[in-house]
Amino acid sequence: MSDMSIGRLSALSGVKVPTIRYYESIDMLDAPPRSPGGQRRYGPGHLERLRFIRHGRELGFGLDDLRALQDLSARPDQSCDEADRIARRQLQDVERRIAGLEAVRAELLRMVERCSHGVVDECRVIQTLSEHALCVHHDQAGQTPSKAG
Amino acid sequence: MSDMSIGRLSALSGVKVPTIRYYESIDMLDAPPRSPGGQRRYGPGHLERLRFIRHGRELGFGLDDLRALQDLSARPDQSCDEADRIARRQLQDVERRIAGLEAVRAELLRMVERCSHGVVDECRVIQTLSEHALCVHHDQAGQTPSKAG
DNA sequence: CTTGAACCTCTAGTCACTAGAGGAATTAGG
DNA sequence: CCTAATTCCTCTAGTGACTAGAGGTTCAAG
Ligand SMILES: [Zn+2]
Ligand SMILES: [Zn+2]
Ligand SMILES: [Zn+2]
Ligand SMILES: [Zn+2]
Repeated sequence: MSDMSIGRLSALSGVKVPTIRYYESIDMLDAPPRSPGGQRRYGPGHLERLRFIRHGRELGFGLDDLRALQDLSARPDQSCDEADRIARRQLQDVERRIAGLEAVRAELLRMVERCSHGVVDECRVIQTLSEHALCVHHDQAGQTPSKAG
Repeated sequence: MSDMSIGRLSALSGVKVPTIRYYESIDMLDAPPRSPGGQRRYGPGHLERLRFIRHGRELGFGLDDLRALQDLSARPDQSCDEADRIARRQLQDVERRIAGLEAVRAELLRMVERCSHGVVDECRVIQTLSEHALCVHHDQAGQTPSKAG
């Protein structure tokens, strides 16, 4: 259980090796003891914390929020108001992003469906992009383009 | 119409001044002629192109995609297959992100609703983050945490 | 001609990583 | 005990799409 290498910790936590080192560098994760040769040796506490972080990241929390939540979870007797506030804010943010993406989805659907698959000049995709007047009002989307992961 | 300053172009296009300069620096927007004193002077073509870019960004297209779409729109006689392919890929990406965010939303809702608003030790928010076992399987979300200006 | 707003270039920072160079430590097998 | 393969180390730089700020110049109105 104890004395895990970084590779083993990575396998058990689902967090990539360079990401673990990155977390240490920004003080998201305690620096572990080292082997005589200087390699990191982790214990079960590190694994637990990494899983906490990973789960939080999957839910879209920023690292600052996760730091705050982690600090709170270390003080079990305190009120959880702050934790709930952070979670509600995150929920609202997610809902806002979903709403934006739904609007975007609707417009992309219209573009793709109405395309006659002919030449560019008659292409609804290009037309829609060129003429903002053709589109329903949509302002903020969820940001971040294509690649992720 | 012609000989717009960058500030006027910004106001008419809805794209911020530093962003316009950034677009020029990465060759998304043609460098305009300059005034005797060296300031940028834009014409209506620049405005049109900026609006195209802005609309595309609102729909979540990456700048590379928009460059490709812009190149296509300059050749009206070509087949629009490529444009349609790009748009369909973007649609799929948006739908994938919506699905991820819906899963995240469901879990955040459960967290927030089941919190008893007591102390941290009993807080469902913290518990859920700590115990991945408590959660329905959710893998990829839409990425990008909180802030999006 | 003076003022103040808008403009210029350049560098660096954001967020959460990811990739790669160049080398050292560990582990398994023989 | 020796070797080879794998894993580990640090460090720097790059990603996408901007944003912020310093320090200076030009423009437009009065
Ligand atoms: Zn088409
Ligand atoms: Zn639109
Ligand atoms: Zn709570
Ligand atoms: Zn979960």
